[in-house]
Amino acid sequence: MTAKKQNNGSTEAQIKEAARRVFTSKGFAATRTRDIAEESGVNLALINYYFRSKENLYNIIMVEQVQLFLHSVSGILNDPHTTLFTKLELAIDHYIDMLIDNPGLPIFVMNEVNNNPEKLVERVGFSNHNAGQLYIAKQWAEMTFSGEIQPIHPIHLISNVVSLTVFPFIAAPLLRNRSGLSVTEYNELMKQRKALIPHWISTILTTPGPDTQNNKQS
Amino acid sequence: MTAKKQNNGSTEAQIKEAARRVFTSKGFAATRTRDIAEESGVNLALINYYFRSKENLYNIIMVEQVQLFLHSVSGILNDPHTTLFTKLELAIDHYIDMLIDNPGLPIFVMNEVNNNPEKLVERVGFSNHNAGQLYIAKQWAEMTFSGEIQPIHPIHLISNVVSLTVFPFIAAPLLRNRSGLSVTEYNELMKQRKALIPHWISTILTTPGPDTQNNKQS
DNA sequence: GTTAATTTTAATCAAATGATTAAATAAGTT
DNA sequence: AACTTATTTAATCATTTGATTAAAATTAAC
Repeated sequence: MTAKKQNNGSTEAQIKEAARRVFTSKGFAATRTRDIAEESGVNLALINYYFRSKENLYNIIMVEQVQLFLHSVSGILNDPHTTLFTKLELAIDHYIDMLIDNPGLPIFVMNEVNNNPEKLVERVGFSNHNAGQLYIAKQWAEMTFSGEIQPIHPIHLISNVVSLTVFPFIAAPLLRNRSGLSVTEYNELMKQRKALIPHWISTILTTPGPDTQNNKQS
Repeated sequence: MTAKKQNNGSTEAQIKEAARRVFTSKGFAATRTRDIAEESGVNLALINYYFRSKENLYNIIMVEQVQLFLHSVSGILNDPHTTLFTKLELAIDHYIDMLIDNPGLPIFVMNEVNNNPEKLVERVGFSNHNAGQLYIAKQWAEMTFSGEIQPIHPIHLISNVVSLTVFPFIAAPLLRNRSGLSVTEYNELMKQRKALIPHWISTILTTPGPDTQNNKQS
């Protein structure tokens, strides 16, 4: 809570960085503008002077954080020169590094996703980040057609990759508490997952599904 | 937001049920005691009359919800008469049904886990719900020793099962929006996962790990 | 160096909010 | 019915909180 990190930029940047820290850790409703003022070591009135309102400041931070969370791997997934599995490896590697650096990011974004889905869609440019138009989607379709990988509903595939990568960070405080692992030890396990998750996904994609016909594409 | 569900119990029960709905959907900080009064169709002062304070009421709700989320499958996982894979199937089946009925539960609990881990551990009886002492843990150890399943760090295994089961509900509003699926269609996919997740976990557990030695037990 | 514009500060405002109170109503007891 | 206890209500309180203001301090312009 005591920071006043000498954010060697302008006052505006100091406020914004402090706001990012406070908003992402406590959420909009629990954050007081006075918290941000204190965290940035700046007079309360300057928050309104530079950002007009708490809500406006929050929206700026929120959009940036959602972009960071959702769009940071689109380059990797859209590269025409790598295989599907290489893309998965690179994207998961990048994601786990980012999550170790920003452990509060997923829960922040997921709260926004759950509480204000409309606002989120409205304020964040989703247009060009349509999963179905990425190069990896084309590769997946071709590999499915050729029989290289088993058919699977794309929502299941995406859910699996994102779940296995992101959820352990959301549940980290609980899993650490139950297992007695330190932050460092837990993060080491997360780094192991950089290799494990692609392997597990590959295993899932190359092993025929269960007897029921549920895993057919619709 | 307009409910006043004629909760045919006492005023106290009406307030509690309304509080559960409001707290789980908006969280503690964003909830006004007046919201709860309106949602339960009851005079504002009765909240303090029956529950002393907003915080006290929240703690009651929170503990109940966390218990529901964390302890609802311990019976299944501790049954000495079922196999490990049967336990997985039953637990995941039960969980997915519960999550379809309570889609806001995971994000509520995960927020508490992330914001007040100490309070949560203090107020929720964790003592008897130590994963390592459940019957399923014994079975897992035996099957690993006998070579029936591949060695894997228990945190990875638990993470995988819970991630694959729970996260798609946390990300549901986003995934529905991106895919254009309705709530019903999306829930159908979730029901498919009752069979798919056990199958995927089984596949993971019976396929040798990647070349790196990361998946050895420590 | 003087003036104008920008930034910072302390004080203050109005609305929101959790909680309390005293009176009114309902329920229970004899 | 008479009396006591429990519940409900409208009004009110004291804080908190987002925002504003006017003056002071600093920086920029000429």
